[in-house]
Amino acid sequence: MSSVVLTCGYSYHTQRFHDHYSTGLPCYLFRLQTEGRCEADIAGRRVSLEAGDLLMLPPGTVYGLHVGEQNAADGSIASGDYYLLTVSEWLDDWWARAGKPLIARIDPDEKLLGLWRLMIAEKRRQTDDGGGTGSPELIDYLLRTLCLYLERAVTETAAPSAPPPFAVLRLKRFIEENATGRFKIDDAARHAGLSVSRAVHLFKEHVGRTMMDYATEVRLSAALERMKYTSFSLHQIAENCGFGEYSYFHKVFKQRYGTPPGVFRKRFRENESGTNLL
DNA sequence: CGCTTTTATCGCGCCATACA
DNA sequence: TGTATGGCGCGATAAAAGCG
Repeated sequence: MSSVVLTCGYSYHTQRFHDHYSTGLPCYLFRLQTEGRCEADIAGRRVSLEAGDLLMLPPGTVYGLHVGEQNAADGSIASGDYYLLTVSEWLDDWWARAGKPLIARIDPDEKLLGLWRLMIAEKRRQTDDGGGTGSPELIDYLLRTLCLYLERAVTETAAPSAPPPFAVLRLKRFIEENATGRFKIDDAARHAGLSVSRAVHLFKEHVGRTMMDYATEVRLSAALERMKYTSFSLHQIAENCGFGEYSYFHKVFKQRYGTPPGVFRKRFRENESGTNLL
């Protein structure tokens, strides 16, 4: 196992703070701004960081951090961030695999932050207990997971031209996770911190379809899998895929695919390849 | 101008019912 | 018992109006 997480944690500054690697970083640095704002010098360029801004810097990068040089409108200083310094052979490969941006704007969602906190907790076990209970193997896997998760967050957010607001990404994710359960527009909007009308409007504007339409697609794809590969009745499938009732599932299925669900299932079982049935 | 509230329309989801 | 389909009330949606 060749990953070494040198240090990681969450820091929050309310006073001026400076950090500098004028001869270049000795390791990889990941830093996600979650609150407030600050400024950074990256390879000689000054950038302003606010919530959602992610730094991914390889060893050797000349780097400096400045908190409090540009205060908020009311003169207060606040900056919160998750950070991680590490060296790893796997990371070298990962970094070389495809061009990684040094700085990117991502949605700092709870799952990502949870992953980061997990890493922090595991690292603390390792150092506090004198290397006792912390598992280097677990840290190694957590590091890989975190990197891949960050990579996905970056590509998902890097939309052409105008990236959708975080709130829209949250709505989308909420729908993907909850469409097969009891799902209400109101819940999704609340989860994203928006009013229902605002959520509906923003979603349509950036995704190009209504939230319910998107949820229906998620439900239908889940239902198709169950119809193909399980023996659940269509009633059961309708229920556990988020269609409240079979009649509604039937209506949507037939409208979308032109054939009732039972007929589709029969055809699929007769022709196991299952291709071009719809 | 960005956002919320209001309002009118539309479609989801529940019920009834038929059929095999 | 499992599947197919129609009717209908209320929630979801979009457009308009209101508001700081």
